[in-house]
Amino acid sequence: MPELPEVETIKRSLEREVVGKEITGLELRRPSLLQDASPKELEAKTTGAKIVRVRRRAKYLIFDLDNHYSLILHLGLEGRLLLDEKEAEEIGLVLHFADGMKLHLDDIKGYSRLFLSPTQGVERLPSLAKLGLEPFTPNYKWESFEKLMRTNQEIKRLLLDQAKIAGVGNIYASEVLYRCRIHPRQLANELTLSEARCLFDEIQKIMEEAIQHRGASVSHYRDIDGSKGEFQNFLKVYGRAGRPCERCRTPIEEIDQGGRGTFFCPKCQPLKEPAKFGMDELF
DNA sequence: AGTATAACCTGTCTGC
DNA sequence: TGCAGACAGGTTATAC
Repeated sequence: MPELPEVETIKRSLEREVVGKEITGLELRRPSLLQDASPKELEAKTTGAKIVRVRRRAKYLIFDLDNHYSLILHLGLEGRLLLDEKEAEEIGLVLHFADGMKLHLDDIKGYSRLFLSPTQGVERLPSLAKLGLEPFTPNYKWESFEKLMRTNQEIKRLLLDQAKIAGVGNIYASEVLYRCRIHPRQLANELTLSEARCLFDEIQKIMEEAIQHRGASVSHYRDIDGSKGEFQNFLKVYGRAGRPCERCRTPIEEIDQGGRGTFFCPKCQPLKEPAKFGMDELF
């Protein structure tokens, strides 16, 4: 469920609420949540440890502990972290802190995943190691981005590929393409330089705006205090099939791309035929 | 190698 | 009203 801005919002709240706290107990209610480690090892490495830092890498949260181990959490499609009992269904995981506070991972669907790793080797976890260009990091460079566009892949699918661009999910992919007036089925190597440049800039811009509004609560997403974000109120196409485009009043359309819904304005975002097709017709 | 589908789950909404 | 089927903000193994 959460994309980069939502995870960043949660990360900032966790920095305020749990950094410095000692973990006194842990309930792993859905053991399948845990990857590459045994529940016993998880308990041994977390109980009695203090959280010294919370970080984010793309859509992953990283809790660094004072025993040189880290917990790495991905919230999947609908996972939420909630402090104390507020709305929490206590499915997944509960962390108990020395001051009596509890942090619940509430994830009915069960797509969340938890990893345990030495802090030193976190970035070598396969899931993290393969992540691509990430907004707000030094590797988010135009020269690298431009190279990513040299492929025959549909641009919307490419934006969702975490190995290429990390942190963009299904909401922001549609929104960014709308901002840049690019059809989601346009092939990446058919984009003009200025279209690609627009994507590069707008990806980071929209995420900045979304973070300022504490994420988009389209359905399930909540901050750790249970509060909704506000950015859903600023979405132009996602979830708006049939409603008029704010720019031209044409009804927003929804199409399927690789099993994911894509929303776009058919008039503002026309599919452009590659130049070579036009040439062929001349002969 | 690089890209497209299927699968993982459960709750909720839609259409017949 | 009831129920079958589709769909959900993600990632991954598997199949071309």
